[in-house]
Amino acid sequence: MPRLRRLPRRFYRRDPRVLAPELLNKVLVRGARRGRIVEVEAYAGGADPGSHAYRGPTARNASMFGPPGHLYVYVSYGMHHCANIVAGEVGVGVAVLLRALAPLSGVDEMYAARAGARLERDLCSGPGKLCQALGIAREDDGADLVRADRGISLGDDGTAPPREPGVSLRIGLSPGRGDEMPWRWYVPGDPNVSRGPGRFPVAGAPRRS
DNA sequence: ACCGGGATGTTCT
DNA sequence: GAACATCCCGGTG
Repeated sequence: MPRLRRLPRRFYRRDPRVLAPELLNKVLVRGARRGRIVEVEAYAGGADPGSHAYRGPTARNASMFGPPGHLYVYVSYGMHHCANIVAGEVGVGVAVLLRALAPLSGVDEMYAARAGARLERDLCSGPGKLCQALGIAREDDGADLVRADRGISLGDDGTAPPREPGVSLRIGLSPGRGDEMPWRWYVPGDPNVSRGPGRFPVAGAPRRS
Protein backbone atom coordinates (compact mmCIF):
# COMPACT_ATOMS: atom_id res chain seq x y z
CA MET A 1 0.00 0.00 0.00
CA PRO A 2 1.49 3.41 -0.95
CA ARG A 3 2.66 5.59 1.90
CA LEU A 4 0.43 8.56 2.69
CA ARG A 5 1.64 12.01 3.56
CA ARG A 6 -0.78 13.68 5.99
CA LEU A 7 -1.79 17.13 4.76
CA PRO A 8 -0.88 20.12 6.97
CA ARG A 9 -3.30 22.72 8.29
CA ARG A 10 -2.24 25.34 5.78
CA PHE A 11 -3.41 23.10 2.92
CA TYR A 12 -7.01 23.71 4.00
CA ARG A 13 -6.74 27.41 4.77
CA ARG A 14 -7.95 28.87 1.44
CA ASP A 15 -11.02 29.63 -0.60
CA PRO A 16 -13.09 26.44 -0.95
CA ARG A 17 -13.38 27.04 -4.72
CA VAL A 18 -9.59 26.79 -4.92
CA LEU A 19 -9.28 23.96 -2.41
CA ALA A 20 -12.03 21.79 -3.91
CA PRO A 21 -10.29 20.75 -7.16
CA GLU A 22 -7.04 20.29 -5.18
CA LEU A 23 -8.84 17.67 -3.05
CA LEU A 24 -9.39 15.44 -6.09
CA ASN A 25 -7.21 12.29 -5.90
CA LYS A 26 -6.36 12.87 -2.23
CA VAL A 27 -7.03 9.87 0.05
CA LEU A 28 -9.63 9.96 2.82
CA VAL A 29 -8.83 7.55 5.66
CA ARG A 30 -11.16 6.11 8.31
CA GLY A 31 -9.31 3.43 10.20
CA ALA A 32 -8.60 0.64 7.73
CA ARG A 33 -11.00 2.09 5.17
CA ARG A 34 -9.52 4.31 2.49
CA GLY A 35 -10.97 6.01 -0.57
CA ARG A 36 -9.65 8.37 -3.21
CA ILE A 37 -11.68 11.57 -3.53
CA VAL A 38 -13.17 11.76 -7.04
CA GLU A 39 -16.01 14.31 -6.68
CA VAL A 40 -16.41 17.46 -4.55
CA GLU A 41 -18.46 20.66 -4.30
CA ALA A 42 -17.47 24.05 -2.87
CA TYR A 43 -19.77 25.95 -0.48
CA ALA A 44 -18.61 29.52 -0.30
CA GLY A 45 -20.19 30.87 2.87
CA GLY A 46 -22.31 33.93 3.66
CA ALA A 47 -22.75 35.09 0.07
CA ASP A 48 -23.68 31.61 -1.20
CA PRO A 49 -27.41 30.86 -0.87
CA GLY A 50 -26.73 27.15 -1.34
CA SER A 51 -24.53 27.02 1.74
CA HIS A 52 -25.59 25.99 5.22
CA ALA A 53 -23.54 28.98 6.40
CA TYR A 54 -25.71 31.42 4.44
CA ARG A 55 -27.75 32.46 7.50
CA GLY A 56 -24.78 32.54 9.87
CA PRO A 57 -23.66 30.18 12.64
CA THR A 58 -26.14 27.82 14.31
CA ALA A 59 -25.82 24.72 16.50
CA ARG A 60 -25.84 22.53 13.39
CA ASN A 61 -23.20 24.29 11.32
CA ALA A 62 -20.91 25.50 14.14
CA SER A 63 -17.94 23.41 13.00
CA MET A 64 -18.14 25.09 9.57
CA PHE A 65 -17.12 28.33 11.30
CA GLY A 66 -14.27 26.68 13.19
CA PRO A 67 -10.69 26.04 12.10
CA PRO A 68 -9.96 24.60 8.64
CA GLY A 69 -9.04 20.94 8.24
CA HIS A 70 -11.90 19.71 10.45
CA LEU A 71 -15.01 17.81 9.32
CA TYR A 72 -18.48 19.32 9.17
CA VAL A 73 -20.98 16.43 9.22
CA TYR A 74 -24.73 17.00 9.00
CA VAL A 75 -27.87 14.86 8.72
CA SER A 76 -29.46 14.95 5.27
CA TYR A 77 -33.12 14.16 4.65
CA GLY A 78 -33.35 12.69 8.13
CA MET A 79 -31.57 9.45 7.30
CA HIS A 80 -28.24 10.11 5.62
CA HIS A 81 -25.10 11.97 6.58
CA CYS A 82 -22.94 14.23 4.43
CA ALA A 83 -19.33 15.18 5.20
CA ASN A 84 -17.55 18.41 4.38
CA ILE A 85 -13.97 19.53 4.90
CA VAL A 86 -13.85 22.98 6.49
CA ALA A 87 -11.79 25.47 4.47
CA GLY A 88 -10.74 29.11 4.77
CA GLU A 89 -10.15 31.04 7.96
CA VAL A 90 -11.82 30.69 11.34
CA GLY A 91 -15.21 32.42 11.42
CA VAL A 92 -15.81 32.53 7.66
CA GLY A 93 -17.98 29.41 7.30
CA VAL A 94 -16.76 27.81 4.07
CA ALA A 95 -16.30 24.14 3.25
CA VAL A 96 -15.99 21.47 0.57
CA LEU A 97 -18.61 18.69 0.37
CA LEU A 98 -17.21 15.21 -0.31
CA ARG A 99 -19.48 13.66 -2.95
CA ALA A 100 -17.73 10.48 -4.08
CA LEU A 101 -14.72 8.26 -3.40
CA ALA A 102 -13.02 5.46 -5.28
CA PRO A 103 -12.60 2.63 -2.71
CA LEU A 104 -8.92 1.77 -2.12
CA SER A 105 -8.82 -0.48 0.94
CA GLY A 106 -11.03 -1.82 3.71
CA VAL A 107 -13.52 -2.69 0.97
CA ASP A 108 -14.97 -5.63 2.94
CA GLU A 109 -15.81 -3.25 5.79
CA MET A 110 -17.46 -0.92 3.31
CA TYR A 111 -19.67 -3.69 1.92
CA ALA A 112 -20.60 -4.66 5.50
CA ALA A 113 -21.57 -1.05 6.26
CA ARG A 114 -23.63 -0.78 3.05
CA ALA A 115 -26.04 -3.68 3.08
CA GLY A 116 -27.42 -4.16 -0.40
CA ALA A 117 -24.45 -2.77 -2.32
CA ARG A 118 -23.52 -5.25 -5.06
CA LEU A 119 -20.89 -3.44 -7.11
CA GLU A 120 -17.82 -1.66 -5.82
CA ARG A 121 -19.05 1.52 -7.48
CA ASP A 122 -22.20 1.37 -5.30
CA LEU A 123 -20.11 1.81 -2.13
CA CYS A 124 -19.02 5.46 -2.20
CA SER A 125 -20.67 7.03 -5.29
CA GLY A 126 -22.60 9.75 -3.47
CA PRO A 127 -22.27 11.95 -0.37
CA GLY A 128 -24.61 9.82 1.76
CA LYS A 129 -23.14 6.56 0.49
CA LEU A 130 -19.53 7.44 1.30
CA CYS A 131 -20.44 8.41 4.87
CA GLN A 132 -22.26 5.11 5.32
CA ALA A 133 -19.37 3.14 3.79
CA LEU A 134 -16.80 4.81 6.06
CA GLY A 135 -19.02 4.91 9.13
CA ILE A 136 -19.01 8.70 9.34
CA ALA A 137 -21.93 10.18 11.30
CA ARG A 138 -22.90 13.22 13.31
CA GLU A 139 -20.63 12.23 16.22
CA ASP A 140 -17.70 12.75 13.84
CA ASP A 141 -18.70 16.38 13.32
CA GLY A 142 -15.69 18.56 14.16
CA ALA A 143 -13.11 15.77 13.81
CA ASP A 144 -9.66 17.19 13.03
CA LEU A 145 -8.17 15.61 9.90
CA VAL A 146 -4.73 16.97 10.73
CA ARG A 147 -4.65 15.18 14.10
CA ALA A 148 -6.56 12.16 12.73
CA ASP A 149 -9.32 12.38 15.35
CA ARG A 150 -11.25 9.07 15.47
CA GLY A 151 -8.96 7.61 12.82
CA ILE A 152 -10.18 10.09 10.20
CA SER A 153 -7.52 11.86 8.17
CA LEU A 154 -6.62 13.02 4.69
CA GLY A 155 -3.43 12.07 2.87
CA ASP A 156 -1.58 12.48 -0.37
CA ASP A 157 -0.18 9.30 -1.94
CA GLY A 158 1.57 11.16 -4.75
CA THR A 159 -1.34 11.13 -7.22
CA ALA A 160 -1.75 14.67 -8.57
CA PRO A 161 -5.22 16.18 -9.07
CA PRO A 162 -6.43 15.91 -12.68
CA ARG A 163 -4.94 18.60 -14.88
CA GLU A 164 -8.38 19.18 -16.40
CA PRO A 165 -11.05 18.16 -13.86
CA GLY A 166 -14.69 17.86 -14.88
CA VAL A 167 -16.75 20.90 -13.80
CA SER A 168 -20.50 21.26 -13.42
CA LEU A 169 -23.27 22.96 -11.50
CA ARG A 170 -23.81 21.71 -7.96
CA ILE A 171 -26.28 18.88 -7.41
CA GLY A 172 -29.48 18.88 -5.40
CA LEU A 173 -29.96 22.61 -4.82
CA SER A 174 -33.30 24.31 -5.39
CA PRO A 175 -33.72 26.79 -8.24
CA GLY A 176 -32.44 30.21 -7.20
CA ARG A 177 -30.73 28.85 -4.10
CA GLY A 178 -27.21 28.64 -5.50
CA ASP A 179 -27.94 26.07 -8.20
CA GLU A 180 -26.37 28.26 -10.88
CA MET A 181 -22.86 28.15 -9.38
CA PRO A 182 -20.47 25.81 -11.31
CA TRP A 183 -18.70 24.69 -8.16
CA ARG A 184 -18.68 20.90 -8.56
CA TRP A 185 -15.47 19.18 -9.67
CA TYR A 186 -14.85 15.51 -10.46
CA VAL A 187 -12.27 13.12 -11.92
CA PRO A 188 -13.36 12.60 -15.54
CA GLY A 189 -14.18 9.01 -16.38
CA ASP A 190 -14.02 7.64 -12.85
CA PRO A 191 -16.88 5.10 -12.40
CA ASN A 192 -17.51 6.24 -8.81
CA VAL A 193 -18.53 9.78 -9.78
CA SER A 194 -22.19 10.13 -8.85
CA ARG A 195 -23.28 11.70 -12.14
CA GLY A 196 -21.11 12.22 -15.16
CA PRO A 197 -21.34 14.56 -18.16
CA GLY A 198 -24.47 13.77 -20.13
CA ARG A 199 -26.26 12.80 -16.94
CA PHE A 200 -25.96 16.26 -15.47
CA PRO A 201 -25.62 19.71 -17.12
CA VAL A 202 -22.06 20.92 -17.50
CA ALA A 203 -21.30 24.50 -16.51
CA GLY A 204 -22.13 26.88 -19.32
CA ALA A 205 -24.23 24.34 -21.19
CA PRO A 206 -28.01 24.53 -21.41
CA ARG A 207 -29.96 22.35 -19.00
CA ARG A 208 -31.63 19.22 -20.30
CA SER A 209 -35.40 19.60 -20.55
C1' DA B 1 -32.54 5.00 -19.58
C1' DC B 2 -35.57 8.10 -17.06
C1' DC B 3 -38.87 9.17 -14.22
C1' DG B 4 -41.87 9.27 -9.41
C1' DG B 5 -42.53 8.44 -4.65
C1' DG B 6 -41.43 7.07 0.11
C1' DA B 7 -38.46 6.87 4.15
C1' DT B 8 -37.13 9.86 7.97
C1' DG B 9 -35.65 13.93 11.39
C1' DT B 10 -33.79 18.53 11.76
C1' DT B 11 -34.25 23.31 10.45
C1' DC B 12 -36.70 27.07 9.05
C1' DT B 13 -40.95 29.96 7.94
C1' DG C 1 -46.22 22.83 7.98
C1' DA C 2 -42.72 22.86 4.27
C1' DA C 3 -38.13 22.29 2.80
C1' DC C 4 -34.09 19.73 2.73
C1' DA C 5 -26.27 19.68 -0.23
C1' DT C 6 -30.12 11.80 -0.45
C1' DC C 7 -30.91 7.08 -1.53
C1' DC C 8 -33.51 3.12 -3.00
C1' DC C 9 -37.02 0.77 -5.34
C1' DG C 10 -40.43 0.04 -8.61
C1' DG C 11 -42.78 1.79 -12.58
C1' DT C 12 -42.41 2.72 -17.73
C1' DG C 13 -40.01 3.13 -22.39
